[in-house]
This record gives sequence, structure tokens and C-alpha cells, in this order.
Amino acid sequence: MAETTPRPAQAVGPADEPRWLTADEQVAWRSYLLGSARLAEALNRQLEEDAGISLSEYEILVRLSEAPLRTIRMSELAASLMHSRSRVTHTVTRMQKRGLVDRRTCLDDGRGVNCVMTEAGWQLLVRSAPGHVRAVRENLVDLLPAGQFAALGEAMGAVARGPARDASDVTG
Amino acid sequence: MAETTPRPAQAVGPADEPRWLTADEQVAWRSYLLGSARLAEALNRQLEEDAGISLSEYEILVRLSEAPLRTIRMSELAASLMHSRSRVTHTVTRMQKRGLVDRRTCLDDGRGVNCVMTEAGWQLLVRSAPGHVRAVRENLVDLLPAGQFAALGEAMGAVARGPARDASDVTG
DNA sequence: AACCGATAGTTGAGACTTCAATCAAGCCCG
DNA sequence: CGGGCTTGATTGAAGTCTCAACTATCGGTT
Repeated sequence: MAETTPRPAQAVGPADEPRWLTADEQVAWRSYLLGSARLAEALNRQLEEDAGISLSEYEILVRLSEAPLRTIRMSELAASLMHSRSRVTHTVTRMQKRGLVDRRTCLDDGRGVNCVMTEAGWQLLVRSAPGHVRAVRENLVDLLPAGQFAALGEAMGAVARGPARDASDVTG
Repeated sequence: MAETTPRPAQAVGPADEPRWLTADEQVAWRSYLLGSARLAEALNRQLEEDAGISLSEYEILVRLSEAPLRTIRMSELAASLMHSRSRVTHTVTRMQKRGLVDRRTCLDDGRGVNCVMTEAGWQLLVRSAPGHVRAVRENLVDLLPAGQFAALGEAMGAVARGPARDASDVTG
């Protein structure tokens, strides 16, 4: 077992010795990498085949469907999805060409742009939601006992919040 | 709360009524989506800045570093990463241009191609591993109590294995 | 030996994302 | 009012991934 160890540099200066992952942590981490890859793949494939949209486009439709007037500003859309502004711009442009969303100028802020879901977008969401939910169940929720799924949600919530940024961080 | 519900079609035919996610499941699922997006983003950024490679390239280097003769066949590489063959072909081509890996024809199978890590690839892995591990800790492992991280690993292992495919599945 | 379906890998086009540069509008301060 | 900084959004180029089509080899069959 010693020879093929993944740790490139076993002996490092004691001062800044990196804290390698333990064997158990390695296993968990690789499971995460494989599981998340597999899950993303499955969900994207299902949506693409059944509705002709990607998971990010679906997520945009969901956010819009929940918003008052089915309208959200571009930057809020980006923030709520943890996507870059540029990414949302491109994605919304493509969706707009397909008639799923529209752009409106933002009245109270000349810089802002509102993204509005069209009726066609709504219809597409209605049609694709059941299949998507089924895929989420088959590939995630129903694979785990309820408690374990809830725990996973908790954990990933902490990950989404990210490392606590205290004042000593060099943020600027 | 009723009006902005994300469920497009509340009333569906009772026969094939979709099993929507419960409110709790919704929260957990969205935490997953946000957390995984944030984590992938953080790890990719760190590797790109500090080592000039992406997470998938890093993973390829790790797999190679663990293999006998630091050599793996393309298709095994693809399988072990849950990536498509095509994706691995493209990625390896780029890495080869940068001198991180090399291709060798496979002696025992004329169709096969072996991917070999070069010394430069090994050196790059050695240099970048500490920073990457630190990022994994900061953005995932150290955010969770040890037991919770282990549980997450368990859960994602089940996800990686995927839905049990019994004989009644139409797989062919 | 010639065939045929399955497997390994590549290729190129199109779709998607990232990054840096740009533009426009808001905000603050003297 | 008139800078100058910050924020919101877009653009285009470069990089990456997916998908379908293609080539080549292997294995089993006759």
C-alpha cells in the first residue's frame, strides 16, 4: 500500500506541513466527486432529452416561476444561483432567442435589467417539472433514507455558506 | 405562501401524479445545488490560479500518480472519473500539449491507448497538491464536524453507485 | 479466412462557461 | 455641478464539454 500512495511529497518541512486528508476523508471526498459528477450528468441528460433545456436553464425557470410577476433582475438571478453575471447574461440570451424569457428595462434603476418568464417558458416548466422531479428522486432522494438525505442537505448548506470570513481575512 | 409555490401544476390526474418534493426535501435539494456549485467554483479557481490547471486535469494527474508505471488506459481513466471518453480525449490532448502527460500505444490491445504521466506532470502535481488539499479542507472538510463529513461521503457513495438496476429496467 | 457486432479512441461542430474589457448608470463628496 | 468610484450588465475571445459521426481493432461465428 505504501508505494502507490497519492501523496506526492511525504516528507515536507515541518513548519508548513500540509494537513493531508486521512484515508477515510479521501474515500469520502472521492465519493463526493463521483456522486456529484454522476448526479449532474443524469439530471442534465434527462432534462435535455425530455425538455431540450439544461439544468441551469431549468433552475432559472424555477426561480422566475416563484418570483412576483415572474420577474427577477439579472444580478439577483446570478446571486441566487451562484453563477457569474456573465454566465447568466449568456444563458438568458439563449433562452430569450427560444422565447422562454424576455428582458425588460428596470424602472427604478437604469442600470438594471429585469428578466421575465414568458408564457411559453411557464408552459415548458410545467411540462418538464414532473420528469425532472422524478429524476431527482431516482438519482438522489430515493437512494437515501430520509434522515440521511436531510443530513446531506444540512451539510451542503454549510458548504454553500462557505468558510466563515472573519475580520482577519484579506478580503479587499 | 400559496401563490408563489414552485409547483406548476398542483392538480394532475391521480393516475400518474408526480411525487413532488416535500418542503424539507426542497430545502435540502437547493442546499445541495448551491453548495456543490460553490465548492466546484472554489476548487477550480484555486487550482487555476495556483497551478494553471482545472479540477478535472488535477484528478487525472492524481489517478495517474497512483497507477503502476503512472500509466492508465484512456477508457479506464474515463470510467474512474465518470467522464465521457470524448471528454478525456480532449482533456488529455490539451495536457499532452503542455507536456504533463504522454500517449503510448497499448501493446496488448491495438485499439487501446495508454496515458502516461510525465516527470513534468508529476512535478506539477507535487507542487499543487498542498494548496488543493488546503482548499478542500477550507471549503468542505473543515466546515463540517468529522461525523457529518463521513456521513456525506456515505450518502454520495450511494449516489455514485446510482439507482439499483434490476432486470425489469429497459437498459438495452 | 471473411464477416459482423461490439469496443477503444478520435474528430469536429456546436453549445456552454470563463475571463477580461467595455459601457452605462448610480452614488458620494467637495 | 463635476469628478471619480462602484455597481449592473453586456460583449467577444478563448477554453471546455457534449454529441454524433467516424476509424480501427478485437472477438466470436461460420
